[in-house]
Amino acid sequence: MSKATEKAYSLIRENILNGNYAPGMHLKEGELVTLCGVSRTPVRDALRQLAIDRYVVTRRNQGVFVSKWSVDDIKDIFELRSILESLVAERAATNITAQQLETLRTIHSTIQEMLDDSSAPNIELFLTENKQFHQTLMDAAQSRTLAETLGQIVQPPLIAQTARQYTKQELQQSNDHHRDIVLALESEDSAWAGSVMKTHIIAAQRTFMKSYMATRQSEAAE
Amino acid sequence: MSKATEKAYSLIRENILNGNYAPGMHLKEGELVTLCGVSRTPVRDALRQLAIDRYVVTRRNQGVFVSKWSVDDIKDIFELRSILESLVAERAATNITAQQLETLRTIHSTIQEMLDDSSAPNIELFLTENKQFHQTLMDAAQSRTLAETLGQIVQPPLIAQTARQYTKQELQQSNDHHRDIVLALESEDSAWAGSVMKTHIIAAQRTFMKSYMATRQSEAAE
DNA sequence: CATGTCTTTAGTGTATACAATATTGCTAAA
DNA sequence: TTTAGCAATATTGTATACACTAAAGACATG
Repeated sequence: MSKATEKAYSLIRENILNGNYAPGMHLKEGELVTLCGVSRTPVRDALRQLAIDRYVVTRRNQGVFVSKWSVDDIKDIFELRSILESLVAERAATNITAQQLETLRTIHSTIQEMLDDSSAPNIELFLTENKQFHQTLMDAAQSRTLAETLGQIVQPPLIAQTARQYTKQELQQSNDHHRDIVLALESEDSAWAGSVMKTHIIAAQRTFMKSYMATRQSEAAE
Repeated sequence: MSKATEKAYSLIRENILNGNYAPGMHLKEGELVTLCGVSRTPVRDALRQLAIDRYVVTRRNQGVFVSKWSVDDIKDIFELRSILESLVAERAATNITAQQLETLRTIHSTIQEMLDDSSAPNIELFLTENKQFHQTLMDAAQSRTLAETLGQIVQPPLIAQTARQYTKQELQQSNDHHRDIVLALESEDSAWAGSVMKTHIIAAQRTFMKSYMATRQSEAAE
């Protein structure tokens, strides 16, 4: 993406993520132009990219609208994610390098120290390191198709805006899974790695659903 | 997509599929404008869409290039496809309607009659009906995410430009799998349906690879 | 002759004017 | 009062001119 397009993309994305642009809302190109300070062309390019990344949907001659996600959609996404991330773990088990394994161990330690040290967990640190953990596995899996496919499933707003309500216990559970995954990879045991990863994603789903339903509940009560 | 964009999209896509635009080739917007008879804006929109559908890749400030596919890429695609299409079949087994089942039976019969009647099989008919078969299963599976994900994996040029070299025997084998899938769905047996589908896709992969490697061989010899 | 820099130029990135289309609100008739 | 049709307006779709970037070639210098 070029400069102006990138600027528009991140600004619009930001507004969707922080709830400023609610699901279903009609995003008009003219307004986005004044918001972003660029012309319609890069705004339109940005909207196309946001459509690819599932932040918005496009309707011909009507413009773009912020995506809505049903509970069924979310279940589907997590089901697919569990399958594909397991596949990633399985492939990583046979391909991973010593250096990549070391990276994973470091990430695990970093998160663990954060959990041990502070009473109030550092969620931002967790999100960054967690992302890096899964990215390293993706690299080890050596599949462009798998990477692109997973990228389009995981990226959407759903995941990004969440996880900020994790309890310390849930973060600890997540990091325990990471440790198990490292053990499985060290043993070059595909089945083990895949299985742990499946558990990992299903646990993430339960945590997500809990806070997500609570959020929807409180929104409905307003 | 709007009219002009659609026109540009299909024209460019056509040229990629029939080999007129070779893998790696630089597609210049100016040339495409004269080819399609529309302005740069819809041409650019079409190129974005072609990038989404994996026909081309975009490099910043350099333009778009026709996608290249390595043998490893193709293997990955088929592996993912086998997993996802199996999932589709499993879900269809629990959700499919009587009407959708009837549609599948009709498609199977149509292909079977074609195979029995003619000595030279009608590949175009097969492609159309086969696509409809998988689409009906997708509908029955009732998962938007799964549909979109599979759509982006299956659609690319690879599949489209192939299958035209299938032997009659291979077409018969494919249709036999369709019959088995219908039986599994009638029994509402998810595991069976998923398993047959996996077999079906793996068989398709072997057929594809055979003709694909032969094509590459003859190209290299030129 | 090789190499590094400058100039040229082809091509993408951006802005904006114009055209087509869809929505909205008003008016008139049943 | 309701509804059908029409007009006005807002918004997206398309074309094109201009700006910026990067690749290609000429030239000078080592």
